[in-house]
Parts: sequence; C-alpha cells; structure tokens
Amino acid sequence: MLPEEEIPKHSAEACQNSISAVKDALYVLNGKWKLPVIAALMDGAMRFNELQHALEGITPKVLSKELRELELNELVTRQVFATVPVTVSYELTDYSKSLNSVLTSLRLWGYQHREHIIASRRMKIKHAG
Amino acid sequence: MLPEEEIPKHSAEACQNSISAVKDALYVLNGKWKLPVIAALMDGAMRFNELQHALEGITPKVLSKELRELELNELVTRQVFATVPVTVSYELTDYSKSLNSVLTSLRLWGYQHREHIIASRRMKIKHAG
DNA sequence: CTGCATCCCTTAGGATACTG
DNA sequence: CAGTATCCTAAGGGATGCAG
Repeated sequence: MLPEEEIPKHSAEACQNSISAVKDALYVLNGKWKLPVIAALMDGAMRFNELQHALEGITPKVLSKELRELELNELVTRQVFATVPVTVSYELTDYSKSLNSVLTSLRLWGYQHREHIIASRRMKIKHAG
Repeated sequence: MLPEEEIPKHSAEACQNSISAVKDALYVLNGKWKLPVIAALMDGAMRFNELQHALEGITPKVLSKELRELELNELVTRQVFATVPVTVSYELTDYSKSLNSVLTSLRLWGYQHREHIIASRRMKIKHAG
C-alpha cells in the first residue's frame, strides 16, 4: 500500500472533504449491483453466465448494462474468446481491486447485522402492505 | 469489537455468502445519499439545516425522505427540541456507528482515486453529448 | 453462450414554492 | 427552522423474445 496517502483532516473543512470523498466514490459505485458484481469478481475472472448465477436475481439485461458501465469506468475489463459458442470473461482491474478493503468491511457489516437488515425488509413489506 | 465474528469461507459457498452479505448491506444503504448522510453524522449530531448545508446539493425533500428511511431502519435517531423556532437533531445509533470502518475505507478510496472518478464524470458527459 | 431489442412500470431524485 | 406539496424527468429494473 506504499506511503499511505491520507485525507487531510485539520480544519473545519475536514468533515466537508470526507463527505465529498464518499460522494465521489458513490458516483462510480452507486446502484444496486455495482458492488456485488465487483465482489463476485474479487476471487477471479468470471464469465457472463457465471456472474448471472452468482449474483442471484439479476437479469441478463441489467447485468449487461452494469458490466458496460463498469467497463467504461475502467473497473472491469472484458475479454472475448472466439470459441463456439463465444465465451466472454470479465476481470477486475487494479483500480477496482483496491476496493478490497471497502468490500471486506461492507461484507462483514452486512453479515454481522443480517438479522437487523432482515427486520428492515419485513418492516418495509409491512409498511407497504 | 469483541470476539470478531467472521464470515465463514471454507466451501464453494463462501463466494455466494460474501455476495449475499454485500447485497444485504446495500439493501439498507442503497441510494445516492444514505452513506453521505451517515458520514456527515459520524462526527456528532446535526440539525436538519446543518445536514443540508454539509451535504451540498441535496434538496430538503430528498433529505427529509432519506432521514425518514434511515430512522425507520434504526440507523439514525431523531430528537425534537421545543424551542422557538423548533430545532430537530439527528444522531447516529450504535448500529450505524459500526459502519465507521466501511466509511473510512470508502472515503480513502474516493480520495485516492478522485482524479479517476472525475475522468469518469467527464466521460459520461462526453458520452451524453 | 452472450447478449441486444422492445415494452412497460416503478422508483429516485431534482426544482420550485409554500407552511406551522 | 424544519420540513410538505406539487410537478416533473431520468434512471432503475423486470419480462419476454430474438440474434450472432
């Protein structure tokens, strides 16, 4: 990780800078599927169908769109193999691999509080019904 | 942090569990503003207008909605003081305070890669134009 | 297998103005 | 100060079917 570039936090703007950094990150990672896709690819390259199966619940259209956006932002690379039928492999870049610590803590949080989250889901359903 | 409850990662389902945990977390944190709001409140309670100013760009209607959702999911508490005019204070719960490590890494990532992210913004504009 | 095309509905979220 | 009300557009996202 090298010289550890830190966020300056000395003035009253520290809070503001922090928020901006979060907003910036979210600009690229926003949406229901971006982080799950990256999480899935953390363990290595995957093909389109593998991804669709691993993500459970995403439709091909949406997955396709997510992958295009991620590729555009250089968070994943796309590689086509001229087999019959064609296979396409998606892989993380160094850029997105650096999201590892984010995903690790997010994953842990989601796991530790899954009961609480499930309660939220129920509440929403009750609220809607 | 106590006995460090870890995510089991031994079988082929490890990857699946990881993805589910990320999806679960995102279920509650989804959207453009949830995490920025929590980030803003990390340094202590804030009033509605303080929040709106700190977040830069959020409208009262959207902020109000985000706060209601966060309160419903027990990520923030809302406290009304019967002053004239009335003041309302929002504060994190222990539950959302445990997102600190998530926000720390996300913030750092956003800060370190801000140039890359800005490039994405430009690309999107060019793509749209 | 890997998508794209089309249709359609829901939700997110911004602008503006107004109220207790 | 702390929101609501109203209006509106863009984006999200599911279903189904087709194509290289």
